[in-house]
Amino acid sequence: MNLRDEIQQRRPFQSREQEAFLSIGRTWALLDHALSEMLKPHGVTATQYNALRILRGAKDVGLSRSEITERMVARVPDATRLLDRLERTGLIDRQRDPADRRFVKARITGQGLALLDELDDGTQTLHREHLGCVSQEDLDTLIGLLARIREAV
Amino acid sequence: MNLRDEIQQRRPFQSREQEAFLSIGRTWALLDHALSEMLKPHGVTATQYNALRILRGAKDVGLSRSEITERMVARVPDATRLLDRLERTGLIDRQRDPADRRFVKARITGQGLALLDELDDGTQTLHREHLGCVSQEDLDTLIGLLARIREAV
DNA sequence: TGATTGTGCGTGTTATAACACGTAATGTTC
DNA sequence: GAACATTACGTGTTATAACACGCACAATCA
Repeated sequence: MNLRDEIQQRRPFQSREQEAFLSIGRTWALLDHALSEMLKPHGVTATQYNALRILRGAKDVGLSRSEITERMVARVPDATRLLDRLERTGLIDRQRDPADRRFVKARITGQGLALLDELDDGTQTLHREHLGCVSQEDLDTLIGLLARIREAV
Repeated sequence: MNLRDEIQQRRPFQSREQEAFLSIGRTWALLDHALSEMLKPHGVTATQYNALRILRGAKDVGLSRSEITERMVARVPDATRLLDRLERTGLIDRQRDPADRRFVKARITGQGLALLDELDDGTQTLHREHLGCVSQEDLDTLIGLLARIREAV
């Protein structure tokens, strides 16, 4: 089933570029939705999950608000309140950096780490479910092509 | 620059599947943001633009709310109010289907068509800017791989 | 050291997303 | 043909996204 049939569009795409553009969007919408559904019973959104994983990578050192936003998959213009929510649910804690009081360092809590551990299986299963049909070589090809697109700008 | 460096993650990805998953998300975030920025001066969002293009494809016949949602790139749980906004700005009009009064047929207006005409150049330029670095063969490969992923579920 | 610029974060506000529920029209079954 | 189910849309509400603005702290320079 190609994308044209899938979205029931009568006229063919204007170009392969356009078809690729929409293909990426539609594919991500599917994957993102599947991830959100998997996370929902655990009470976190895909954005929150992304931030938590970033903070797990930073260990005890913690990261500032701006460092986190730079590493997020999608642009987050309101990271302050995203971190507010994570702090309110006890998954992270925050503390002014004594060395430079402009920064607020966020660190993942034990509870946050426990949640991520609990979710790691589900995530891996999700990745396999959706991407398992693509060989490792093809995955490399896909990853490479997408990287080239991101560089293009 | 690979994705690992880009999001400054210390530890390598757990799997190629994970890297591909995140690559798709990050690439779409970039493309979607570029599209939104292009559209902003014209007063429409990417979602609204998507709906307008679907309605242009349907010509004078029009489409019902549910038919539109089925064809959207991303899932839209609140199409009623999306169409409200398009109607309020005069880009579409709506009318109860006399044959089956449960349906409300939306049709693109002359003003809506004019806006799309105005935007077609910008869209094409955008596609070329971001995807022009990829050969037609590679675009086919990319399109095919993404289609396989969408079928997988 | 006082003024100026830059950096990082928080807040106020509006618009949209997401979900649950309600209502109207049509189909179906006995 | 009356009750029930189904389909399609609308509405109420909460949460989040997006943007603009402002404040606190730090660095720089006169």
